[in-house]
Amino acid sequence: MDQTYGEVNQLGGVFVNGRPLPNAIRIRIVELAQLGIRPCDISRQLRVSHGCVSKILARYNETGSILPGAIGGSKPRVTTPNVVKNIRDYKQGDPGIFAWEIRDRLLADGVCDKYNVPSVSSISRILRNKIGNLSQPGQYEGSKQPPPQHALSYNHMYPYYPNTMSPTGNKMGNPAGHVSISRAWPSVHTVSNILGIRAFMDPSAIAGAEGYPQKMEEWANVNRTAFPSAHSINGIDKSAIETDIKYPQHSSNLSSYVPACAYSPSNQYGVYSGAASSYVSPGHHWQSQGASLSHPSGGVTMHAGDIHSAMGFKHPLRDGDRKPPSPLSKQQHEALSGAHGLTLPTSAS
DNA sequence: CTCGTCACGGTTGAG
DNA sequence: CCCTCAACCGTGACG
Repeated sequence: MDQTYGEVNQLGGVFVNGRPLPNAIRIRIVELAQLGIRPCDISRQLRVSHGCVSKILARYNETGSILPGAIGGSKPRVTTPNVVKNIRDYKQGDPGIFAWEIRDRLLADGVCDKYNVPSVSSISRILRNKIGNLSQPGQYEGSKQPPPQHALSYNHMYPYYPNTMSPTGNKMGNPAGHVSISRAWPSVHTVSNILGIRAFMDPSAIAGAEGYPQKMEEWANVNRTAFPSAHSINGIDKSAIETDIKYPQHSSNLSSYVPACAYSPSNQYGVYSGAASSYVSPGHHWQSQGASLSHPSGGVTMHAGDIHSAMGFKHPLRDGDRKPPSPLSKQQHEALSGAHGLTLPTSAS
């Protein structure tokens, strides 16, 4: 698993089958799209399949988030201990109650909402398996009961403003609770800035883009030591960094990708120069690789943690009656700090 | 040529 | 622990 190397797609871009693209690339896709660049051009520029560009943009338009959905795991359990407890109570209060009645009551009593109410069959199963013996008030009782997942994760949406051009035009649209979007996107006003290597490209981000961090421990350490604030933001913790840190590519893999990124001076998007060669700084720990990266914001280096604040919804969870926001929950946390740097493969024409 | 869609082979992680 | 399985992934091809 750790040894999974990236594959190269038809456009020469590197990807890892089954894994999301790095956030930096996702961000760039959205940025370019907002600048009016056509998806087909974005696809070529970033060497990402047009299907993927289409999908990411569609998702962004739909949800306001660039982040990938939650991969793996099971759906949030609807049969939380609290739900089970309530079902038991209903059953005790009325042994003849039907499962569908229980379901209705769960909704009516606000124990569940329409998104997490158990199905009738689930309730039946609960009645059968967990409440069959009412004399045992049990294992699901109380105190150690975790909070309902949805209450936490569903509301933890991290909107992302690709740049200061927020849809509302209010670039400081986030309340004080969110940490400085301005810090996350320092004076990005010009096209060249936007298209250029971004300020969020910190050394670890570079590693992410060009050779994904070799060891998640290292990545974790970097995050912990260098970006402690990341953890205070939105309660993100270690899990928040796993998505991208596991992106299994190695810096040793660099050379195979860098040439593809060889940047053409004539390219309109080529705003950073000579960076490619510095990526392959030999014998250096990946952390140091980005140090030599030059970018237009004049040495402003953003930390991976900063991307947290850069992630935000265009509209805070405007889902409303849209589908349950589940696809972006914990995964968002995970993805947030995975701001890989991005080497823009600008040799495309 | 562009772009939406989907089968495919893959990874992930809760249960 | 290991397994299962349903979620998601990006690619590549089709229309």
